[in-house]
Amino acid sequence: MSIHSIRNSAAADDGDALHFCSTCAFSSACLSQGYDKSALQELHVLVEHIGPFRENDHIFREGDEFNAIAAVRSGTVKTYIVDSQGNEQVLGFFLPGEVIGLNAIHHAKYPCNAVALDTVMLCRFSFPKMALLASKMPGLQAQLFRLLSQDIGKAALLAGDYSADQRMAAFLISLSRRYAARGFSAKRFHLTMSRTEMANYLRLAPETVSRVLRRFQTEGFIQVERRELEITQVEPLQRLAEPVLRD
Amino acid sequence: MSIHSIRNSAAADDGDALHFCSTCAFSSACLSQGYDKSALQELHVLVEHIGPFRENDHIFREGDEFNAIAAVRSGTVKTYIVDSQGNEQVLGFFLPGEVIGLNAIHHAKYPCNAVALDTVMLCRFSFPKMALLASKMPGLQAQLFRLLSQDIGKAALLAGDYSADQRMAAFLISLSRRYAARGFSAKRFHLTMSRTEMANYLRLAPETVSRVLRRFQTEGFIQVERRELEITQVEPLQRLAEPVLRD
DNA sequence: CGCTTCACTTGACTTGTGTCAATGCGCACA
DNA sequence: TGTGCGCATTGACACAAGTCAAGTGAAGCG
Repeated sequence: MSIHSIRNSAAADDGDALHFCSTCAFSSACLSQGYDKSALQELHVLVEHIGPFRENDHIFREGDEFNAIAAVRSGTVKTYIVDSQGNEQVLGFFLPGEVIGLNAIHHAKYPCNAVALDTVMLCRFSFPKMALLASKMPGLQAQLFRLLSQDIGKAALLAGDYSADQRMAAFLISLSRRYAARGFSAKRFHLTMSRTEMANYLRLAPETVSRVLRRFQTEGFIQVERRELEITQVEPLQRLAEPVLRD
Repeated sequence: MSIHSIRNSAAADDGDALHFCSTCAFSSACLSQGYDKSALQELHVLVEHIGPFRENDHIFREGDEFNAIAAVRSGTVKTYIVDSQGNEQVLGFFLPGEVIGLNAIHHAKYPCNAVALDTVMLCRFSFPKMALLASKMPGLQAQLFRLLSQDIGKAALLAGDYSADQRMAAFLISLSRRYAARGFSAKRFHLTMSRTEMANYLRLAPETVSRVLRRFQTEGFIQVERRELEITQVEPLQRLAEPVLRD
């Protein structure tokens, strides 16, 4: 199953569509901007609820023809590329409410792979239809511009020459905030990715990730048991993360 | 002088506007997409030629209200942020034909500083007007989406955990290609930034930049004399750069 | 229930790159 | 034509993080 082969699991209950979509970035943006009902319904015409994707199912692959962006409804999506030596490079983790596929517009092909880390449900938005609709709805166009612009700055976490501690802290704080923004606990959450995937994303060796997490624990910042994580002292982590996140 | 205080140095010669703008990304895109003359003229209403900016003149500063994007007509623009410890972090160098300010849409404020490295001329595009026009011109909207999407992937050069040699090679190859795309020589060009600025951009120490350039020269890849650079062997540089640029 | 597997952890060692310090060198200015 | 300034170079050394290798432990399976 891919983003191309649509299985609209919510086809029968259009009434629910609005409800589900309140978890989608676009729909909520539109709702919050007070559109009239007809405009909202137009938007819903091009939304398709797809999934579930199971762990390790690919949502799209590098080189696939671009036709849609998608908002994560539930679960975690990892995007990555494979370099010429066959090494995986993790580009990002996408939590509920976040949008994948934005970097594919330019070349009209997905420039990376996207894979489900757990059970994933998506809202699929046909991009051609969406662009057409955006012409008629200035608010939607503006929201799309904002989303794209936002992602340009996102690479900061990877970019700077930060220490392993700073990277790790920034990653944890970022996850915490993003979960909190979606109504999940900011203090306790499940790490949906392996240590190796975290390391790969943060451009560190898995061993370093292991050591840093251990040190954070002995210093009392966090409590970590396999993939269950609790942040016990936000402040020192925030101090470490501050140069990376720049808030 | 800033991007806000417009000094339209081409106000008198509207006939020339078209000519100058053929060096702008948008205008050339529109031209190449075969728009009718009225659409083109609409676009030119919101273009303002501003400059010249002199070396070290700021074009905008972090926190300035966002109101326009700009295409570089001539010269080089450096964007950078200053972290809490006062260290400068170079985000990018923008050569003729490239667009600055795209990352400001999201927060409606410029998230970084932009400064001229030499004498710089710009095409300024009022973003509100441009967004409005994009609603009427699907091609322009699409071009804007593409530009934004393209920039999302650009951070790759900074992101991965590449060696100093790979970074340096990728930087030189990138400059070479970008100059070539604008009709300048791909083999010989002037480095408009200092070693320190290059180092800062590549997340290396200035000393490392110096050493790598020296090694490239003794190995016969390049000939470098202060800021004048000649690429004498592209292939080995391209091999080094390949994992970074992923072409 | 024991075996296998695989992710993770931990320790010992290596290394690329940063840091520090000294020197060189071109350029602006008096 | 000096003189000083700032950028660039070069060398010596330090250290953060990578690599290599061994060990642990939970989950899955026959």
